[in-house]
Amino acid sequence: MNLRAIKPLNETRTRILDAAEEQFMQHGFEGASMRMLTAKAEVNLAAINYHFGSKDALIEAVFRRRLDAMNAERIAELDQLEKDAAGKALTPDAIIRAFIGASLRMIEDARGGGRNFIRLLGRAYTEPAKPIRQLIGQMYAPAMERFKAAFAKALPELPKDELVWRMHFMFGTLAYTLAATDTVQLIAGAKPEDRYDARVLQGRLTAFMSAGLLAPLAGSIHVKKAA
Amino acid sequence: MNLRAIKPLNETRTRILDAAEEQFMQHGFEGASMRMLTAKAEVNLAAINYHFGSKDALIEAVFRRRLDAMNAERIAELDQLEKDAAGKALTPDAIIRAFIGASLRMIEDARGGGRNFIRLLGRAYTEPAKPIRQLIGQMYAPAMERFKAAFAKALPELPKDELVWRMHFMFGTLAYTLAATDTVQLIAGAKPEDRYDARVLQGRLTAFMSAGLLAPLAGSIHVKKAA
DNA sequence: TTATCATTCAAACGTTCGTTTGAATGCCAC
DNA sequence: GTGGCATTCAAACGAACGTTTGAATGATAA
Repeated sequence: MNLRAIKPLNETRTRILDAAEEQFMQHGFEGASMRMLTAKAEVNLAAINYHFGSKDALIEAVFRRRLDAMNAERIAELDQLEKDAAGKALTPDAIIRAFIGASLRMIEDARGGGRNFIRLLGRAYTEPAKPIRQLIGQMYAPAMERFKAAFAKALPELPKDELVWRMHFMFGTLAYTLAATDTVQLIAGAKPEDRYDARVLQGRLTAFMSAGLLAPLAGSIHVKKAA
Repeated sequence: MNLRAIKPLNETRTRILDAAEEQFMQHGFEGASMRMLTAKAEVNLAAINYHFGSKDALIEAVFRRRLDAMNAERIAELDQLEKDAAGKALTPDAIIRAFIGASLRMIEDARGGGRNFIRLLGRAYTEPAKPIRQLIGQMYAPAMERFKAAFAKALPELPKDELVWRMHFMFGTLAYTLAATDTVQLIAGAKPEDRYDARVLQGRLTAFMSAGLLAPLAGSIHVKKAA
């Protein structure tokens, strides 16, 4: 019956994933123990190994649950933009918004745990463990290639290797901002209420990133024409 | 005698700190065990507790060895700039270069371990463990306040809270770039040989960050005048 | 009612963790 | 040479780790 299906099906799995998202974010992958995770999820200690096989597999499942969909969302948004543009070039601003939109939408989802995931993701970019890096790298790869092509088309005069660096910088800006929203507070003074307002954040991030992307080429590097 | 002083004085301490810098960077603070650290340093297992007291104290010592000096260097560089300017306003570019210079100089120090430290630092910004965050926060605080004042003076028309956000973004760009230089490779295509060339990196980072800092205010947020 | 099967549970597994201990070592002043 | 002292060493500590086990549980289908 589907009556049974709607309520407790996969309940334990979901509780574990939610707890893992939160605990991994708060304590790191090594710092959050199986006992902490299962206590938070209010399930038996053995449940993780039963449902996922191992702690590493759980980590992978935490990312798979959201990251693939998130990047597919990004690509779909970009596809839609290009369809609407009907062959005309997109503005860098629009491409940037298409990329960060998925992140910001998710960080507004405090109840569903999306916010936890976004912050966890920010941590994972600088994660030392190689399997995690590889996993994330391959989950991002299609979207990154797609956006690289879109930026290249929008900015034909920007050298390719320069574009790659600037995408790198943009991504760093986004990742750090999302990860650090309530961790390291190196610079005091931002209004706390703006912190999770995705609209405000979107405007600020887009302004900063697109200005950086369009920056004149540093003359001292190449003697080529400055844009 | 000073003959004795130059060679083995603090040798064990230094070997431990160097090994810790490298191992913490590669495996994280929890992932690098005392046995790994002491094996890498080729010292006895008990040496860490003897010389530093505990693993946590070692972590703190790793940061203290370089971070305070690094931020002092930043402030000194800014002081010098302002002295040379003799009351005239500094350009945002110059302030940015003063900030990132210390990082880039250190990342060129591959032999001395400075590069390891810089990457470790990039990781630490998103570190979940609270004591580490607090430690880093308080070590950065004076430099951050100093640079905030310098930027505010150079950009009097930029609202203060906007400046704080943009400093946040700039710092994220720098931190992520330094931390991720050989970890997550989300965007393929950058020339590997540029990766550790501080001059090239300085030009690229400064161009990106200063353009972002000077970006026009996002019109949708405030109805104030755009710069 | 009974057999089946996925799931949950308490308990224990062996391993590794950070830390402590007390003896051994080697250098220096006397 | 001898005593003092900082340092190094091998060994062990209890605690916590991820994982495994085999029995208990409870719903489903015959």
